[in-house]
Amino acid sequence: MPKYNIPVEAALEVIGGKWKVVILCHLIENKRRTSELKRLMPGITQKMLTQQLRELESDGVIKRIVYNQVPPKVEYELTEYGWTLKGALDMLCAWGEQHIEKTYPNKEEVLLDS
Amino acid sequence: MPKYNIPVEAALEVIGGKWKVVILCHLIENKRRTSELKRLMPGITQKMLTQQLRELESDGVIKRIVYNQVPPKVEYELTEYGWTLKGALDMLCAWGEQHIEKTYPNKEEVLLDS
DNA sequence: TGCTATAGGCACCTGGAAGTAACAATTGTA
DNA sequence: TACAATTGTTACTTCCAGGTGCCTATAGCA
Repeated sequence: MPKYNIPVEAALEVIGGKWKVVILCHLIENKRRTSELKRLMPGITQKMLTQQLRELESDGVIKRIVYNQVPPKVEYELTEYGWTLKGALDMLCAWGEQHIEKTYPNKEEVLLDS
Repeated sequence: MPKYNIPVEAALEVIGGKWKVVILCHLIENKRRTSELKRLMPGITQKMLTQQLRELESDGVIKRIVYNQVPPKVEYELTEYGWTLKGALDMLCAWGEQHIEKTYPNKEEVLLDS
């Protein structure tokens, strides 16, 4: 049984860490295959991706869909509960965008894909 | 010069880590003295508190107000720029609250202060 | 026969985030 | 004289999130 001093800690327990917010932002745009996520997040390793996806799944915010075919195909998408995070995630993304613009006026220099 | 694959990473660079979101949530409610923050966050150490406050300050989201008196008095409050985070932080806090209610129906068991 | 693509498991290791503990500085006060 | 209160610094240490590398299974194809 966890103990929180302030409710927001419960949110951080679910979406905290280096990768989960990024994963969820990608899943807001679209459901994604494992290999897609890896491509979208060049810095993540297979192990971390799997691990973070497992944790998000066991927290009930994403769902894993396995297609029985070879080579394997697995898709991840937000659950209904996961969609309740959309508001917070969207605002975080928007803030990140304008923070880049404010901090680096020519943002091409810091945005890798785009 | 940092490199981001997705804009939200810029937000995580500012409010990521174990403590910053919690600190900011407390500063949304009120400006706070150092000792108040320590009391509100029983788990944090003096060193981590100072360190996180310094980083938030150099990112321009909080401001440090020193009163020339002994013993020292220092207050921290959000800057105008820091207030642009309010939307995202509020939604995160709200999500945390309802996540606790959903996960632990009698939330008294997991909420320490309140 | 060997290579590809896909998703993932597992053992081990490391870097840096976070924690610990001691110290400084100043003034009032018991 | 010694301690309290407040904020902060510094050196040292610990620990685990995250990284590395190697392994599995399966079917198709050159």
